[in-house]
Amino acid sequence: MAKRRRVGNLLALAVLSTVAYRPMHPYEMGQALRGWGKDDDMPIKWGSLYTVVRNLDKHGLLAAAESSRQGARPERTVYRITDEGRAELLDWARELVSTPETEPSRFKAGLSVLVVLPPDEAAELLRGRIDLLDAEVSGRRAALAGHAGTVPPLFLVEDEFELAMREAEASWVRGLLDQIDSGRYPGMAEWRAWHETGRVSAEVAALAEGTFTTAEPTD
Amino acid sequence: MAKRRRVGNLLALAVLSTVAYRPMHPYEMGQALRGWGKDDDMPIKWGSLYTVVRNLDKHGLLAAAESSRQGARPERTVYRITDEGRAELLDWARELVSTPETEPSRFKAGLSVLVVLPPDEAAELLRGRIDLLDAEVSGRRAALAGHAGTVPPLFLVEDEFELAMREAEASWVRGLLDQIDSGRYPGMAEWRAWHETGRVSAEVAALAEGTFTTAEPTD
DNA sequence: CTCCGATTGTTCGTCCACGAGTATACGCAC
DNA sequence: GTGCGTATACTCGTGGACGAACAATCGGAG
Repeated sequence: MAKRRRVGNLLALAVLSTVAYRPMHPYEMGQALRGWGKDDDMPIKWGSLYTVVRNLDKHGLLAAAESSRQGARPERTVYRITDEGRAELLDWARELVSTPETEPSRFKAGLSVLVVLPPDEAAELLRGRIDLLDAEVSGRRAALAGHAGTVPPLFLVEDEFELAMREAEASWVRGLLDQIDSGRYPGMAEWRAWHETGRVSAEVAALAEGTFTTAEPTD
Repeated sequence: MAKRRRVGNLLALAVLSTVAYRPMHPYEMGQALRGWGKDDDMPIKWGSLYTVVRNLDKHGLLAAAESSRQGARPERTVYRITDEGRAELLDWARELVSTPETEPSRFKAGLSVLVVLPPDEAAELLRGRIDLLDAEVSGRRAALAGHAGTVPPLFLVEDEFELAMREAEASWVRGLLDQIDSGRYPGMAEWRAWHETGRVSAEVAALAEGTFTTAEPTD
């Protein structure tokens, strides 16, 4: 599944959705996205925007509608969405909504090397993360509250989601931190010992080497 | 913040962490990562691996330790981590653990164009997503349970996190779906009307156009 | 003993993302 | 009116990610 999109960059989805509303030239699309707030979490990469538009054009998902020139300004090409483009937008939306996919996460990567940090430092850093998360959460919550009433909630549904995920993350990190602080986290002793003596127990060493392939009952 | 890493690809972090354990040649690193299970969520891109290793070498974070050739096989270069590399690993781990950063999410992108789908179809797709999420969650839970006891939990902490996030997502989607199904979701009427008549209310149209800059009380 | 598929190990070429650069026009201060 | 900061609008070059190809060896099956 997850059919190869002719233009894969997610920015293309945003472009399609703005141009679906009415024809625009690329810079205008950027403005629209910005005016929308779509760029709050992900500033618009102008370089990519033009590449993406060109590719959408090449694949027939957009078409040049008009190409005007004002004075000595660079030429502006206005694009409209094609039927194919509209179909792609719908299909893509369906896929994204219906199909979860594991995506790389920086924090996950960090956790996967957490062991290289001594436990006390790790705890300290996690505390810092929680503070930042809390701040972000209340910031987002305030922003959402500010928009509520003004804007139909459907336009903010992604922000609700983001907020929920941040809250969940904060809560999970709190749990982890709690276990570390209280020393209840299983394997704490080994972790600490490794950082104090520089040596790991034989069984962990064995694990690190070779056959980590833990008994998957290969029927 | 988020200092520009000399080698930014997260695969480099994984590479550093394997080579920190003992010197290896690139293919071996890949094997190690795989044997670990780090590739479950993100299959190793061999093309990138060699690029990343070369770049780490170029920037002095790895160094060629030995370059043997067995028979007519292609030359194998064994790399060891340098002090600078070790420092980078630590520093990077610190950053990743301590600093949350909003990352692009496919689902979020999907939500941001949810409005292009008629509400009933959206609900159907969300139901599908929930099923897939539930399946994934129980799969992951089983895998974790299988490893528990065999492997120190610290080695699985990222998987715990992933699991928690998936559960949170499922739960949030359930909430959304509930509101849509019951018609309680605010703006439902407009949403449905738009798809049935093809017209939006004047105020939404006004929002879509221009000054969406919702009254941020500028200081 | 030889054929074939899997495993070991690496290189190469292409595509694409995006930062930085370019160039004009507008508006406001003095 | 003239200087300069800022908005408009686009182009281009570089570097990096990764798919796909390549090449040798190994381990059975017949």
